[in-house]
Amino acid sequence: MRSYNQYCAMAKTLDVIGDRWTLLIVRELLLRGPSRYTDLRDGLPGIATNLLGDRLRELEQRGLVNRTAAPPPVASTLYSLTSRGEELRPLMIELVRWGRPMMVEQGDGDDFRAHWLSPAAEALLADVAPDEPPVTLELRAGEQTLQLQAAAGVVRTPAEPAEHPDAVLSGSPQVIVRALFGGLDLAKARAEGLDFDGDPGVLERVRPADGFSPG
Amino acid sequence: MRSYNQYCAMAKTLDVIGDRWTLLIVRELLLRGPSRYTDLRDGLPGIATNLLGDRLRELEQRGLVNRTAAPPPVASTLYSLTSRGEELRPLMIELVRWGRPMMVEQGDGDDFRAHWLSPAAEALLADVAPDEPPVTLELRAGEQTLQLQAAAGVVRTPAEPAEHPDAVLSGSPQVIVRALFGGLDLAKARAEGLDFDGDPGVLERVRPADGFSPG
DNA sequence: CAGCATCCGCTTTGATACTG
DNA sequence: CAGTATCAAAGCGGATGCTG
Repeated sequence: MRSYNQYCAMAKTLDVIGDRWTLLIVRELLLRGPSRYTDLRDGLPGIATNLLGDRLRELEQRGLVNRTAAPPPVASTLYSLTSRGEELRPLMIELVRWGRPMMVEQGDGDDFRAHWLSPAAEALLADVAPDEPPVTLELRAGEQTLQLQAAAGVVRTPAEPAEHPDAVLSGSPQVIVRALFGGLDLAKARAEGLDFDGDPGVLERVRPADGFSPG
Repeated sequence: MRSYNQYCAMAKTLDVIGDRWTLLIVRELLLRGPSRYTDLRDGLPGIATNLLGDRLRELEQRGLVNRTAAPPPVASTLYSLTSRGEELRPLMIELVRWGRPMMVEQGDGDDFRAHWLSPAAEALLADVAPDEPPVTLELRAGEQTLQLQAAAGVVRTPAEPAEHPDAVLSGSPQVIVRALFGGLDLAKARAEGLDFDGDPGVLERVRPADGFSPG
C-alpha cells in the first residue's frame, strides 16, 4: 500500500492494515489460530491466490505474521499472528460491533463460514442467567456449524465442540443471525425457516448484550 | 468499493468504510465537526479532489454523512456525520491505539496537522494528578498548535483554546510525540530540539495512560 | 495437493486541468 | 470556493501454470 504520509496514528495504522483483504486475513488468523495457506484461502472466498501470497509476505515483513515450518505430522507451512498482530483483536471487535445492523438486514447471496460469527457472538451476546449451569447451543447452516457456550454471564465459542449440545438452531445464516442478534422471536423465526431442537430454555439464555431493541 | 460478499460483520463494515481515504475523511469529520469541502481537503493532504468528492457522495448514500446548506453567514455546503457515522468513534480510538508505536518511531517527511493528535491525546494520556486544579498545555509545531487540558484525571483537547496556557511545548511533531507518548524525558527531548516554557509541573501532569515503558 | 508465480483485462486511484 | 472531467498509472480479480 502506498503510504498516506500523514503523521497521524490512525493514518499510520491504515498504512499497515488498510489494504484490501488485509484485515480479513488477520480475522482468519485471529479466529483460527495458526493456519495453512489453503485453510486461509478457504476462509477467504473471493480472494485471488496471488493477493493472499502478497499480503502474507507484507504482513510478515511488517511484523504481524510469523511463517513457521510445521512439525512432521502436518508437514506444511503455518502462518500465525505475532503478538503485534494479536493486538488487533480489539479493533476486530469494534468492526464487528459496527457491522451488526448490516448483518441483520443483509446477507443474500453472500458466502458464509460459521466461524465468522464467533467474534459477533462473543462480543455482542450475553448469558442472561449467569448463575445457572453452562449450556451449549449449536448453530447449523448447511455444512457450517458453530457452537456457543453460555456460562457465567458470557458467551464463548469453544474450539472443541461438545459432543451433545443442549439445543440446536438450524436454518439459513440470515435467520439464525436475526434470531440471535436481531431480536426476532422464535415463533416468527420458525415461520422464516428456522428450526429449533432441544431445551427451549437454552435460547433464552443468550441475548444481545446491550440495549438492542427487538425488531 | 466492491463488496467482499461475505456474511461476516467485519467484512460488512469493511464494505462500507474499507475504501482508501474513507476512514480518514471520517476522522476529519469526527475531529472537526461539520466542515466545508476545502476544510476537509486541508485536513487530508494527498487526497485527489475527485476522490474526496466521490467518497463524500458514497458516504452520504450509505447514511454516514449529511450534506447541508449552511446558513447565510457561511453560505456554503457543510458536511457532517450522521449518528451512524458518529458511532465510528470507538473504531477510530482503536486504530489510534494500535498506531501509537509507529508514531513514536516514524514520521519523517510526513504531513502534519495538530488536530490529528487530538484522539491520541485524549485516549492514550491521563492526568496523573486528578485532584489538582486543571492545567492547559499548548503544543506548537510550526504553524500548527493544539491545546491539551488536564483535569479530573483525564486529558481533553478543547475546541476553544485558552488565552494563556500554563505551559508551551514547541518543536517538531516527532519530538513532541516522543515526549508525550514515548516516555522521552524532558532533558533528552531538549537535546533533540524540544522547547519547554512555563510551569514545569504541567508536563508532569500528563502521562501515557497504560503501562507504557519509557524508552 | 499445497504454495505459490505469471499473465492479462478491468477497476480504482492520483495528478492535474478545468468549470460554475 | 467547491467541486467535475480527463487520463495515465497502479492495484485487483480471475485464470492458469509451475514446482516440490
